[in-house]
Amino acid sequence: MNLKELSKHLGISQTTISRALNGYPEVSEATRARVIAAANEHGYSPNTRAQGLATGLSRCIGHVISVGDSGEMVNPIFGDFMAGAGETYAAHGYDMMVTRVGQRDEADIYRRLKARGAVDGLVMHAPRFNDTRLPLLTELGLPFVVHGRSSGANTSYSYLDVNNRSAFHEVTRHLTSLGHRRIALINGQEQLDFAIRRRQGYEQGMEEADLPVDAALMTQGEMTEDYGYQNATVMLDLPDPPSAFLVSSIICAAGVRRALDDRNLRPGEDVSIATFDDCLSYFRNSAARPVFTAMQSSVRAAGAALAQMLIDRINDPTAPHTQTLWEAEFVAGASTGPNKD
Amino acid sequence: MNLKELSKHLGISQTTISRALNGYPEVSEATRARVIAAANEHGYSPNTRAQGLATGLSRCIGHVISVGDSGEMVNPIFGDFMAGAGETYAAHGYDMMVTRVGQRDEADIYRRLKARGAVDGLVMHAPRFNDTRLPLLTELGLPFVVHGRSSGANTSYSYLDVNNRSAFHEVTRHLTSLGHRRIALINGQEQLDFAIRRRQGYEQGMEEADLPVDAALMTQGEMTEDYGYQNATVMLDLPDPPSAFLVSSIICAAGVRRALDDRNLRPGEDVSIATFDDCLSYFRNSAARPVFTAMQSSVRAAGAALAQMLIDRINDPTAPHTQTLWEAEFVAGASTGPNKD
DNA sequence: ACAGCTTGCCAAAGCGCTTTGGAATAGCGG
DNA sequence: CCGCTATTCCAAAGCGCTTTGGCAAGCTGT
Repeated sequence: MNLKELSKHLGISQTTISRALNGYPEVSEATRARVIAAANEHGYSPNTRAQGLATGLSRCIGHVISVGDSGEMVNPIFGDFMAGAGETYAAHGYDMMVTRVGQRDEADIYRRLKARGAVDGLVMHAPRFNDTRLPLLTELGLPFVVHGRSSGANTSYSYLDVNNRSAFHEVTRHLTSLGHRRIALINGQEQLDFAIRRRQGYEQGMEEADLPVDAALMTQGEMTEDYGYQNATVMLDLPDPPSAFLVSSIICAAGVRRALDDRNLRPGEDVSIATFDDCLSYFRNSAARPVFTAMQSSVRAAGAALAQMLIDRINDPTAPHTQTLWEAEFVAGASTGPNKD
Repeated sequence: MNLKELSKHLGISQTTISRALNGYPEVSEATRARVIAAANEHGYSPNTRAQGLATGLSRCIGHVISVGDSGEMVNPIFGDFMAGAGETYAAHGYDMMVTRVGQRDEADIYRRLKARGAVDGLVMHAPRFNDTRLPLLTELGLPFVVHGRSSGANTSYSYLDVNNRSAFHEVTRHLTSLGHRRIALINGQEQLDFAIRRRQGYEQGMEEADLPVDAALMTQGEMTEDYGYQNATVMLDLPDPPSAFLVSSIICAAGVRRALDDRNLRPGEDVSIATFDDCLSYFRNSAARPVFTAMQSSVRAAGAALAQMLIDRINDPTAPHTQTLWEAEFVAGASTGPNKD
């Protein structure tokens, strides 16, 4: 059933039907009701492509996920983010398109997305240090928002980020105040901006406690469970092992925990673990006494908020950029305790 | 830059440009080369919507994710599936659309997706017992493939599934052969078809070993880490606790493991854990000696294969349905051992 | 040299919608 | 009862592409 057929069926012009359905005022309420009823009855929904062609809009938001050494799409964080964003899109009648791309073809994909008119705007994920996508997207003139920030970028853009530096500063302080002196940092890939900031917060906290930053106690990598396990294992076998771990993701932290278990070390008693917690649906850390001491910030909420930011931007592309910084919340859990050395 | 402009610029008709770009034979190779060069130079890509309108195709695949009590999109399995599917789509020039929907509005969303012509086909996730979406999609005439199966459905459809029943049968046999008699089943939601089949496999294995099926040792629910932890905790506190756990997801299994740790029970020695393993990128279980004894099957590979099945179906909707059943592979890990009772 | 092909190109129609610019009807005061 | 403004509707153009049907050269074989 298309517009022409519906028009013939009702004996009303296509124009009027279109207007009735799109809420224009120049159609009587009686006619509008009749049109809507008929549309429902016949299951008529305007053809997306025709509508898009006529309006010049796609009503679709793009998410470009770079894979390669980092497999962002397979990161559980992505699912929670999309769940949040999807909710907002659905509420505003937007579709959500996900594109997978190798890092080499990134620029090409963005250009084509624009040239093809496939999306009205997009969300940029996992910004890197001095990310080249920022000037590219600005040049393309496609509305976009960034989940995170990119240090070194000199263009202005809209973003929502967690204050990673202050979060890691705060949690490092928590550990030093418990008497820990050897604190390991199990970080995300430091080509990614958030990981750089987290490291800075950690280093700041160590410095403030007059503690040295030991390269042997710092790693960066993709935040899988096994990555946490492997690195914690190596560090625990050092002649001078850490008494506390600061971890960038709860999934990693599970791996660190496993490394402790292997050695019969009890988290929070023998060795402490603190982590960043994105409040992943499948890894809740919110019991009366949370398993992990953590800095929490919901990535799902971030998804919802960023989607809204983007829609606002699409509706008014000339509005000043929005820059939002969320503070992560400290949550005391069972995985940290005083240093016993 | 659109077709008309490019045509004017080159002094060649729109027809010829379109044909040159789409690989039609009735254009000389010299002209084709000239057109392609100009298209690249000016960053011309045909407008998706116009192309779609003209061809009647969207070159887009839909994934409808039902949320509600079960939050499938936030399930890390989803990310791995999409990564696999996305690879195939990209290779064939398809876009990937993800739609989030509450279970109540499901039928409506599918109908609208069809009516709007938004997608050329779709992947159905998480089929339930006697799933009503099956007759709906068949009636709509939208090409689709199913990740899993739906018992009780009497229409024919294309699917790819893991043989969940045989997998759980086999792993149950493994546990009984190790002398376990009290084996707990930490299952997924049994409204979902795969969970039903897994239970059947488990029950079959128990029966074959002349072991009773104890309702107190069976749970179903969304397979979060905490769900595994909570239920294992309860069961371990029973007067007659299980000596082995059979778990439906490696994330759950991590929770079960945590419950053991809490009680200073060593997995594989004091209590055994076996699990289904979807080979999630962020939860590798593939060391020289895997952490968990498991039935493995890559959900990412399933995504890639299903995407291909769907594209084949779109290209020839009248072809007979494809029904593929993968056998999960048994992997001996460190988490199972003889019953010591 | 000419009919009969093939080759290489093009003009125009059409995909299903929105929107512009009118036109017809109704309502109103004078 | 007439002219004027609202109200309600419509025909047709246009969005950017693909595709149909056809035309003009350039070959071939006789």
